[in-house]
Amino acid sequence: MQELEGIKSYKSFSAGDQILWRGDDLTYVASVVKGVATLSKTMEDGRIQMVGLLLPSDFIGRPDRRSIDFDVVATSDVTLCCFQRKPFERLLSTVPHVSQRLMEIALDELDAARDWMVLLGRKTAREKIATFVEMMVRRQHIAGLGLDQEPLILPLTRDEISNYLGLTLETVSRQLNALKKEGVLRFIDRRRFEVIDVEALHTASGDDSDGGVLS
Amino acid sequence: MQELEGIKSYKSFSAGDQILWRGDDLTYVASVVKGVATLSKTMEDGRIQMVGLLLPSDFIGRPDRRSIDFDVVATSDVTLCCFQRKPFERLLSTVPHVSQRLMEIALDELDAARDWMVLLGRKTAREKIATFVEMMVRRQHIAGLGLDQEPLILPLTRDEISNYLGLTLETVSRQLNALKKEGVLRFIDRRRFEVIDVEALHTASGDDSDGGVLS
DNA sequence: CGGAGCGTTGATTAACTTCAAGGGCTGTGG
DNA sequence: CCACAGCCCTTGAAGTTAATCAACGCTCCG
Repeated sequence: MQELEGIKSYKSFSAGDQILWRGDDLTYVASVVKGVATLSKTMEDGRIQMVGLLLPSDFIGRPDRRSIDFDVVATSDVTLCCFQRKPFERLLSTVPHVSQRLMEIALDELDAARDWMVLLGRKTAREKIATFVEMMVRRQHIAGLGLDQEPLILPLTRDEISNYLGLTLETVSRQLNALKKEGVLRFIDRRRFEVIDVEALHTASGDDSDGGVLS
Repeated sequence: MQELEGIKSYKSFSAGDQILWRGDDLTYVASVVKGVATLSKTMEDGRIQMVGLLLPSDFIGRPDRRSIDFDVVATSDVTLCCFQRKPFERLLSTVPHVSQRLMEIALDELDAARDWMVLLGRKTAREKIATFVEMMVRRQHIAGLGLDQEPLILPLTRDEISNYLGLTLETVSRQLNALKKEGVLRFIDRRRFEVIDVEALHTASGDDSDGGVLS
């Protein structure tokens, strides 16, 4: 692991910058240090579907793959910790533990993608929003954010959220406001919020039939 | 590779049999020899989303994972070529080439899952159906089927297709019949069909803005 | 003949999108 | 300091797509 130290460097991107274009050669692999980036696919007529969201600690890149088939865009100011591809692959072939870890990451992503398929294919707008908010809460708690009364963050605009959830931005806005009116969420401003009723949020996510109340 | 020969065995399942249950311990990894199996997730209230379709040559199982988070069901009579987990993992750690190949498989699945996310999140019912039919054509051509005037097969019922595409079975039926009425497809019976107008099918899939006519 | 399993078709409804207008920050320049 | 522009968000009304509800048809099989 310490060998990685020698070949790493940092790259920064401003909010809105495109980090990688679909089809780009992947000359480095990287991990997100700060900020939020999105993976998305655009259809020829302009319809967009986000296929991944990169928060700090997430990984970009794949061994033995020349290019990627989606765009990577910095949604906020982003700092990446980059490793040149060549030395990284050398490391990969000499230290078996690394390739095992990468396999785990790929399989985790696959599981996440399949859960998202259920959301996209079968959940209602309300369930999609609630699931998304729950995911934001979970990820930020893991990162040690939003603990005491500190507000949580929506790292995406309504428009970006709509592209993640397969909705329109108007529907996203309406559903977020519905959760607000019902007293499930409280908004400090457009991006910052708190969860008032954790259980109602979970029930709304559709991931549980009975609200999760077991004895 | 020849080492694998020593630890392999075959298992058969009848149409409708459940091959693996969500949460099952994975005591073996396997590859589909014959038949069709589905990977699917069921929500507590019964909504179903298929997250994968296994045709001959496809692989089940993942190294270093105890269990899976979806059901695997045989949709037709299925024969699997199975490898006991333990010896397989031993092989995996001694022959580096194998783990590399598994990584590739996982990354291919991830790419496929992301393409499916676009379909589920952004495509219309007509586009979903056309994309699905195109995929069936492609996969069967690769397998050497449906070449001269031999008909292609829909390996799933309308209901199963609807669960793959995030639609209802009625919508699947209507859209397939629409493509039939338009002269894009011809049906020999409920399962067997031919593509009359390949280009119209591709246009309907939404994967190309202008019908793919280049020069 | 009768039933089960699958598929089709029609009528109605519900959910979400689309279209349209306006509101509220935030930063900038007069 | 205020006016204004730009961006994002909200809200309402109308329009569409696909879901739902319901009935019926076909085919295989006992």
